[in-house]
Amino acid sequence: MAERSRSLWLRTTSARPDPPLTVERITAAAVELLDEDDVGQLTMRRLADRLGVGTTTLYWHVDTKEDVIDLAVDAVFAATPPPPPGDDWRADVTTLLTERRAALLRHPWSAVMRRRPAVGPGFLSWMEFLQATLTRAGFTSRDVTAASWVLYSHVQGSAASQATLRWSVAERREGQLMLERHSASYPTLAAQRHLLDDDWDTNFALGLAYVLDGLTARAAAGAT
Amino acid sequence: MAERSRSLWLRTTSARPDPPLTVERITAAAVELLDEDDVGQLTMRRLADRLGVGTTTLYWHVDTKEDVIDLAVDAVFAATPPPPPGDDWRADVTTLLTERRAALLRHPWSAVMRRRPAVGPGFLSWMEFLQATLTRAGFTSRDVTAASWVLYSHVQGSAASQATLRWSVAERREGQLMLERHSASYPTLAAQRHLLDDDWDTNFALGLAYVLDGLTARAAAGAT
DNA sequence: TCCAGCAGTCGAACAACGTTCCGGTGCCCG
DNA sequence: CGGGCACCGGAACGTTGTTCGACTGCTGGA
Repeated sequence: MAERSRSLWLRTTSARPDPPLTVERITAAAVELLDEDDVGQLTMRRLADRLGVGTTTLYWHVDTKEDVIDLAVDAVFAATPPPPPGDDWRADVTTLLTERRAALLRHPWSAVMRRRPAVGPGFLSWMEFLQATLTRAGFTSRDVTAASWVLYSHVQGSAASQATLRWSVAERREGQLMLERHSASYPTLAAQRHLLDDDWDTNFALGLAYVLDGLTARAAAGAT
Repeated sequence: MAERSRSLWLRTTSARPDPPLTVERITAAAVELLDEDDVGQLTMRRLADRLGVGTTTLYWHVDTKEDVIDLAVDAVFAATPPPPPGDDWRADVTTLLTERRAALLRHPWSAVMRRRPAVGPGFLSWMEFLQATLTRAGFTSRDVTAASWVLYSHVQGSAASQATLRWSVAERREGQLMLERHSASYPTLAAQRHLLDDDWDTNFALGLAYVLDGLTARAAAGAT
């Protein structure tokens, strides 16, 4: 439709007016749409409109809406490719996790949408780099697996908690009030008054430090 | 309707035939229904049918379907109340996390449904016990917060990964084949061949050990 | 004794969603 | 030139969450 307004000679240069609809374009549009309203108001119709395409056309390239979500989630993984490995495994893991966290905070929905395995190429290459780094550092196979999962849960969970708790300031304030009203039941939580509104950057850094410290200590003490 | 078939005298004994519909009964039925098919085929109509009630009656007790999910998720928290504190903080934390994990594996959907803050009384009392234990152990307020979040992410994430990867054996086998076919791109993952089908019990125990070890070491080395 | 009012219930309906059916294009290759 | 194929899309179906307004039976005050 925007195409039709361009002058004819300009149009004749390429037989296809637009690049044909591909899975990549669908994925990109889905990410765009999910970024706009975090509520997850992703709709097949809205997605098609955004692409200037009929709704049912999507189903030629994609089997189901779940596929679109899986693609979008994996695209966020792929958006931050693993950095080149250095000589310090601890630094490598830290930057890998930090960049992953930044990507998750840029696309908060991808931290929450986790109902499916989501073992796409993006996730796999990310995991590959993580496990390769740990393996190169000399850890046992058992330690590598366990450590990679706890590290994965840490980034993912941290970003998810931060994202869900950030939503709706009104609800958060209400929750804080409710917490202080029931301070008899939750003395510790009410005392430190930082459960709902917290410094997530240092929370993340400290948690990461615990895991890495414990991992090295346990590996030094003797393998499993 | 089943009520109408009972003989009249039996009916007259109590004015109210059934205990009236309460939020508690709705919550219990929702948990039941979610336990049956993990897909999350929870429907307001199905829920009402299960309770022998018209569909729209639910909306007198509950504002929206999200409320029902929040209630169900929090009910799983409340189902495993915090054990009485002992003298070993490490053992306390371990049993708290282990029982939480068992509950999550009993109700796999509650590990996956995490789109909302879910700061209900069940979650709060669980968190309260965790942070109280860590505080009693002498950790800094900063360490308590960071540690409780990383521990929370660990249980939650471990159970979620285990649950999502357990679904659909066919898909998992396909994934394993795909992994080995692309072994050039993911040498480490393909080599240890345990990414998709793993021993989650020891993964969980090891990860927990890393965190607790690192936490104690860092606290001993001097507060933040 | 009556009757207003309220807690609780529900049938019918609405809008939106994911998805399928089937009919269309236009291009390529024989 | 003409059949087939990759690709597109309008219309429709069944299901979902939710709302509207009407109905019931109880309770308490006049």
